Parts: sequence; C-alpha cells; structure tokens
Amino acid sequence: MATRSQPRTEPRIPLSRERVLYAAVDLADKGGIESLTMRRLAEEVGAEAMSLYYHVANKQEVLDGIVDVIAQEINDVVDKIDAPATGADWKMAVRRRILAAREVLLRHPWAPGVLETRTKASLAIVRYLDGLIGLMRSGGFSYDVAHHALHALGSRALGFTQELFNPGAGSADEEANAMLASMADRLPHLVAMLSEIAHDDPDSTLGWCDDQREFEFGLDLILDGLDRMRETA
Amino acid sequence: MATRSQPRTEPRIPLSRERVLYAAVDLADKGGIESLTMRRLAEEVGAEAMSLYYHVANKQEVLDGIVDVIAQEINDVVDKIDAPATGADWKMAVRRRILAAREVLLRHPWAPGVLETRTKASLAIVRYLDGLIGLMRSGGFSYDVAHHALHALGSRALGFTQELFNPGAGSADEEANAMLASMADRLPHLVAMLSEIAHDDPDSTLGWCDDQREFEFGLDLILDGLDRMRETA
DNA sequence: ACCTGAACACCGTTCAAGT
DNA sequence: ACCTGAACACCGTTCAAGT
Repeated sequence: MATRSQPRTEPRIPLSRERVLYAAVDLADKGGIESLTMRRLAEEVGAEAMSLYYHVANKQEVLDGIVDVIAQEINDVVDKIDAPATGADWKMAVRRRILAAREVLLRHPWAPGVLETRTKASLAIVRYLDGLIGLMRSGGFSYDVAHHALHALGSRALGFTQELFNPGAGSADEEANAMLASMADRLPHLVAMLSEIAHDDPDSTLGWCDDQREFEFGLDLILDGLDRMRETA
Repeated sequence: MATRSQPRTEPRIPLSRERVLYAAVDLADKGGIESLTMRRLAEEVGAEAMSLYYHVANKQEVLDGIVDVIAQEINDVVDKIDAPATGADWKMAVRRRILAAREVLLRHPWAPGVLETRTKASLAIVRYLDGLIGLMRSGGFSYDVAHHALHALGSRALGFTQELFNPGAGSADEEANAMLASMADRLPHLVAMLSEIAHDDPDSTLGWCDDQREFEFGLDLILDGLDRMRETA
C-alpha cells in the first residue's frame, strides 16, 4: 500500500548491535528464551539471519549481550537507591538493592537461566557486585569476609534462587501432586510437610518455589548470619 | 575380520532404557553435556538414532533420566550414612549428607546445569529431600520451618551453588583479569578485594568459585542460622 | 517386539557475492 | 560499509517399512 516512490516496505533504521540486542530481549520476554533463534531474531528486526553476523559475532555474543542489557537495567534501578546513612545500616542497604534486582528479574524470567550459562562475566553485573562489596566494606567487613559473603549469597545476590525443579503451568503440577499422593509411604516427611503448607502467592514468583516470602526468608537468614559475624569480629 | 558364520559386527546386548541412560551419563561425563545428542548417543550404544525412540519418548526424557541416575547415585551414598544418635545432631547429619551429595556431583559436573532445566521432579531427588526433612523433623523443627529451611538451602541442599559466571579453563581467566585490572577505577572494591584474596584449590571445584571451602562457609552460615532458630523456638 | 532408512523442519554459521 | 542467497553440517523427530 506504499506509493511507488517508496519502493519496498521502507528501508527502516539501520541495524546495529544495540538494536539487535534489544530485539533479542523483547523476543525472550515475549516467547521465552527458546524462541530466541538467530533466524527469528533477524525476522523481528526486519533483516535476513546472516545480516546479524555483521553486528554480533555469533549467538553466544547475543546471549552475553542480553544478560548485559538486563544487568544494566538492574544497575539503573539500584543506582537510584540512596547510600546508607551509617555503616551499620549495611544490611538494609544490601537487602534493598537485592530486592530491587529481583524486581527486574521478575520482569525477565528467562534471565536467571541464561545468566547461569554465561562463561564471561557481564561488565554490568560486575559493577553491581562491586557496589555490594562497597556497602559491606563501609559496614565494617574485611575484604575477606565480604568475599565469603558474596559466595554465601550466591545467585541470591542478584535476586534469584535456584530451583531444583520447576513445574510449569497447571497440568504438571496436578500430575506431581498425584504422584506424591500415590507414594506417601515412601516419602512420608515430604507428603506430611506439603499437606501442612501451601504454595500460594502465584505472583511474585520466579519459578515454582521461588516466591517472594521464601526468597526473603533465605536472604534474611544469610544477612543476619553475616551481621552476627560482623559484630563478633 | 569376523568369520562368515558371524555376519556383522556382533549383534550385542539388546537396547534398553537403562542401557541408553547409562550410555548418556557416560557421554556427558566424557564430553560434556553439549556432546550428548541423540545421534551420538545412538552411535555410543551401537544403534541408529531412531532406535532410541523405541526406549525413550524423546530427548527431554533422556535428560530427565540421567538426572535420575545421578540422584540415585547420591541416594546410594547417602543411605550408607548412619542416622544421628540424638535429634540435636540434626545439623551434622544434614551437613554430612549434603557434602556427600556434593562429592557425587563433583564426578558429574554437568549434572547441576541439567538439573536446573528439568521441569519434572526426579523421584530420586524427592526421596533425598524427604530424608533431609526427616532429619530436621527429628531435630525438632516443625514442618513449616523445615520447609523454609529447604528453600533457604536451595540448590545447596543437593551440594552445589549457582555461579554468576563461570570462566572455563585458562585463557578466559587471564582475559577477565586483564579486563578487571584495566578498570580498577570503575570497580574499586572488587579489584581491591580480588587482590587480597586468591582462588586456589583448583580441585574440589564445581565451577569457578564453587570450591569446597566457600561451599562449606555458605552451608554452615545457613545451618547455623537454622539451628539458632531451633533453639529459640 | 524391536530396529531402521529416508525424509522433514529447523538450527547456527561460512563464504562468496551483491549494493 | 553494510547486507544477502545459497549452501553446509548438524540437530530432534516422524513415519512407513523392514525383520
């Protein structure tokens, strides 16, 4: 429906590494990470698959790139949080940053999984970690303890926990429940436990069990333990 | 070179789901998880790729199967550990089981990554978790707290922690160090921290940072925190 | 019951060629 | 400098056919 003077469906803004990466994040947000293929990404961006290779070396670099985009988003949010008034507030300051990072990840649920597969450290993530170390330092920790602390937090430092399995939507859940019920004799403690508690709160979830309350429980357990070390040191 | 009476290169033991899964574990152990393809798996087992589909529904089922194999290996080891004498020993009992699980995973370094991608709970893993819950129960925890505890442990319950990135062997490491050094101004705390500490202990590692000492530090921080909750409850 | 050959739809990527 | 078409090597998987 374009006029003859504009021959084909508009040449569009030229490709660029940035445009490719943002389109990749969009694709993953909309269709999950498995929908992110070079061919589909090219389509999304109005080009042929092979054109992408002019702007990124290969798919690994795309994956590195989108992790970096998300990490930058985290830094943007986190940088707006004020520094703590006194060093003793380190715990609250770290806590707020981690929960802010989590909010970003909740908007990009594919990100933790991709992150795990990365072999190169994203610069933006390293920047984020540097901030956490800084907070702990001014809270009175030695570099040595701050280092241990990062390890103890693990992926929690970025706002997510690891799932041991991750039943998707609906059906698998019922199936699992049926299975569990049928073997109550072999799994006595687990069945008893699950019948006492209930996983509600289907929002605020980054997986099956990684909901907000549980995340904060584990986070606080670790932060409290670290704080106690700080006091006795 | 076979005699005419034995026409082709020996018919071999027939295929079976078990044989397929053990061959798959072998392949992953030897060549990493990315070397596990249906076609290569078939070759390993002396058959055509399509023959596998008679014994497993698809590749997802192979992946489910091999984590189950590893989880059984964990249970085999863990079941040999004696139960604690008194309930108060829950902490040491849980600790020993987790460290035993870790030893198994160190022999199958691809397993944590595959585990994370599974959507169905492996029965063997669920059995393992049931055991941990049982120990905590007899240690005096309510089911509610035991449940929180499992969440707080996360993947640590199975003996591994999540890496935020995972530089492989050698070169990438140096590259990362060079990068870090070149931006000491933008990452002051991190560079300072890394110059103070050193990651040695290249054995006992399940990734870059997940070495034995750090794993135990985080584990003990959590277990101690839980124990404190138990005492004040 | 168990295995296979040929074929399909889809990957990531190379390379020589177009503008 | 930027983009592309054709082609390659490799996936997982289906389906009809063999024994």
